[in-house]
Amino acid sequence: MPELPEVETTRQGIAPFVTGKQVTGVIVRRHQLRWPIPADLELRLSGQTIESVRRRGKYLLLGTRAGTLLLHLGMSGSLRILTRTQPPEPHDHLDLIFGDGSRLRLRDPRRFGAVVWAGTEPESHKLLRDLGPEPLGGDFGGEYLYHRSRSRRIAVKQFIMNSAIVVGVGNIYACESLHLAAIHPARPAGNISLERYRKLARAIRQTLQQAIACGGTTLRDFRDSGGHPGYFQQQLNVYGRHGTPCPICRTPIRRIRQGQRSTFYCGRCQR
DNA sequence: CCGGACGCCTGTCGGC
DNA sequence: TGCCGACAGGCGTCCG
Repeated sequence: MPELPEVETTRQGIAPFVTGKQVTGVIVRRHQLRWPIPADLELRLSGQTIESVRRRGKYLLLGTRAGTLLLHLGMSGSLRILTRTQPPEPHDHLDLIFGDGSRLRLRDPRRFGAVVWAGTEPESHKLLRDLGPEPLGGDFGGEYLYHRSRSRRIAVKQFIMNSAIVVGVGNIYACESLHLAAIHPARPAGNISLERYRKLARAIRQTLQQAIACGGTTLRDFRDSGGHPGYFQQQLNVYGRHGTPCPICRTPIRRIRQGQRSTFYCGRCQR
């Protein structure tokens, strides 16, 4: 589930139910996610009020006076708000219990997600410190990508998926953005002109924004017990469409491997 | 510094 | 029907 749009949708979805709530209890059913959930989590959070729900890249930040809790959803994580008792299912690893009896519940079958205590200056935490700019923020753009890519021989797709360059561009949106910008995914990042990086930056912003705008459906999902696949499937032009005609030129979409990930692209449109 | 590979996990799907 | 391998939306870490 979690690409940037889905994390942002999750943030927007839980914020009204979590902001201003006092944490009165923590239940950890499975300590070992990507890293162990801190053993003293309940000690740190109990009695604290959630003052803010922010996002940095694909990390969610629950801010309290005592410090900030980082949540990462990995490949398969999701959060839901419970307003009445619901028995936990096998992959429901963590509940934060609030003073009004509601709960925030983390589910993550593959356990690539993470729950980390970041202290009172989360931006200087190791996991956040070296992250690149937000793609929807003012520090990101064609000039920035051009500047950072000089003398880099790495493929442009892997370049834009590097969170030290720009956060939040996962496999799906990397493929989609490169198609929209008509850039071949294997092209060395350092060989791309400023003009084309301007186009790519616009494409990245556009695909992410459009997906966030569609996120309303997911917002309903994670509060129901449902949890079905996703809103974005309909509007993908290349991702997962190996063998089907390119929507621009009708040439069959190709699939290659880049750094152990699948890449989908049009060999005619993207050069 | 850079780039490539690895490993952490479970669930699903297609082919035989 | 059942089994098996391939593959899946991420990313920190290690190694050359």
